[in-house]
Amino acid sequence: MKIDIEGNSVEFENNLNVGEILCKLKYDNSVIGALVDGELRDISYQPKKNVTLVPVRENSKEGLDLIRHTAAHALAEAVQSIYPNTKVTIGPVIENGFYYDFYTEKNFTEEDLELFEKKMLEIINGKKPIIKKIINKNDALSMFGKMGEFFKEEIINDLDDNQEISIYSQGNWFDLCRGPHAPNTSYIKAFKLLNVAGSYWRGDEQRESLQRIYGTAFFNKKDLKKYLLMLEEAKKRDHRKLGKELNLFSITEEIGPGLILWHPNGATVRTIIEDYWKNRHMEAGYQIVYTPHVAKASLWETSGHSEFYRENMFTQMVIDKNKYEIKPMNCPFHIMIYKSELRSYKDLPVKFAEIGTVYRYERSGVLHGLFRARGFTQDDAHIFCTLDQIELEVDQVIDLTTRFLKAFGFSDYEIFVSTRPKRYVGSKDEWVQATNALKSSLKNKGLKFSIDEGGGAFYGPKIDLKIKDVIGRSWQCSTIQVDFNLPKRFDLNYISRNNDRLQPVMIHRAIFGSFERFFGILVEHYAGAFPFWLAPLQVKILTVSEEQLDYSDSLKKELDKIKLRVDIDKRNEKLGLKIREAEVGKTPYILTVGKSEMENKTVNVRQYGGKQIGEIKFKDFVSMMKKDIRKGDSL
RNA sequence: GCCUUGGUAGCUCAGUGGUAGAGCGCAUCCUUGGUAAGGAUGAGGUCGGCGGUUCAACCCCGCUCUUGGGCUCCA
Repeated sequence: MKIDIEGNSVEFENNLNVGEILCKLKYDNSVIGALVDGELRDISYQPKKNVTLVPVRENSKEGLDLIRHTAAHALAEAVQSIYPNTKVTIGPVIENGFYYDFYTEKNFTEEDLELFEKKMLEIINGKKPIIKKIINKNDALSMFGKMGEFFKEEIINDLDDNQEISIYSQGNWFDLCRGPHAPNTSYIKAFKLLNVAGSYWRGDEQRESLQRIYGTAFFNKKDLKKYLLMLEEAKKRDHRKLGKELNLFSITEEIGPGLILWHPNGATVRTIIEDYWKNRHMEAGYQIVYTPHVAKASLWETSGHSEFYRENMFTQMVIDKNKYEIKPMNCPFHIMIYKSELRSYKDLPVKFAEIGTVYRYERSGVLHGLFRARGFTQDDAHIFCTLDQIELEVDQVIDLTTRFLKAFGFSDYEIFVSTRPKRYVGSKDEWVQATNALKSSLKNKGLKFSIDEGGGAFYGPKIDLKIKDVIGRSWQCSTIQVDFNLPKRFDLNYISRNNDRLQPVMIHRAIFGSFERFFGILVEHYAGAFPFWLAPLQVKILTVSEEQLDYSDSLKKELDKIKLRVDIDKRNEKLGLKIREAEVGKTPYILTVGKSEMENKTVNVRQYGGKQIGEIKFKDFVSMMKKDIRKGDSL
């Protein structure tokens, strides 16, 4: 048997397992598994034919998967040893760790997690070898049947008859498991159980409800610590917490869940974003429109929302015997504006843009601050164009999108192109042309993208953009969707060069997705310390004593003239306190004025974060500010 | 929606079967201070809402509203 390994091709006798092969090649035991023809395998895996073997060492992505899977088993053993009536279900590896779902009467608490951790530590320190055993279906069924592990029985029953069934044991404890695992428990050098949550067997709310324990594991304490710090950092940046602290927005019981009050500070930021948005869109040839928040039910029947989007729509209302719906989307309105006059091919593309507030019924459990609300405002636009114009239009949308993202501090993103699903409208040719247009726009710009095969909506292919924030989390915001469906439903047309009536294509697109969500992301991205052009309050003037009240007023007056957002802290408080509060409020520039500044016509400048610029002439500060304002404009 | 967790002053949170506390904030006063919290006094709560158990409920029970964590990344 021939094994290709790290550039060498070596002949071996048959019936050797990966570990034995590696041993003969003098690999040490930092190798804990292997990619065999690209598939992650145990060290005990026995290749049946010539294969390519890539050793998986500690501290690799695959290595982490191995120990996390093993950690999940350690957790399951710990839980069953402490609460023997608990039934196990599944315990997979996930992006940043693992979880295990249990079926039990007991409600796991924080204290339980500590108990489990202690027990896990014993198991791990026991350095128990992990042994894989292949068994036949009948044995598997009777084995797990006897143990009363009925979820495992169900899994086994669902397996194909010819599928290999394996169990993995660590000491006396074992689990039905596909593997792969680390060679023994001691490779888990650092782990932590994070939280308990509810879940359902197979994600089905009709089935048994389970308790899920989330955890994570690493090869060393340092990595674990780093990860836990990241979680803490994320907690510190939580927009709901900062929203309260910085007085940006609120959600109150009196008004209702998922409905947002934008307080003056938040609204200031939003206004700046909206102004920026409108200006850039008008420059890019969009026409700004406004549309109502409700419309007759018949409009939504034509659009298909009543049928396909019903479960996300609020309850219908009846006005003067006519049925009305609150809008979950803006598209039908933009379509009606398109239809308000006869369009010529010379008019295309027509681009309508709206900062349009929509209302969607979201299940109560999924609401989450600004990220998932029931009333939110889309930065919506619809481009009506011909099939041939798609590429150029998408090109421009991408330019606009990347410019926006850069302006708001996001330069890292992933792009996905979703193609034709099984169920679709339009012709195959149209799909091919539109999909190719999307791809070639991206290619021409040298932007990398992945294909989500069959992931498109039934009405057309799309491009989705996921941005990465400063602590490495991804957020889906921008989307560009081609639509063959609505033009058909609304019988849209334009007069062609040959005087025919032809149907335009629609492109739905949003850059932020929603202002609420994007604002929430911004808050977390900047940890509440907005860049100068977005900061609700840009400059705070602090008086040292009462003597500077008039001087501070005169400064504010000058700064108002150049449209800065300025406040004076005139309170009868010590300077230290004023500084502290200005810093806590994350104000970009803090101007301290005392006796000396007043006499010299200067200000003492401190930037957010404690950076001292020192005492400078006030007129120099003004010209410095003028430059900073222009910076915002040029984004 | 379902599982689970919390709901006490504007905010952050203690607390007990015998009708409530701290810090911050707020008001008033003293202090006129120089780069991350000066001091004093005071106001402020039907302990989420409704119902029940009890001599007595913020506390126990039921319902309801609401917050947070989650609800296939598959043995």
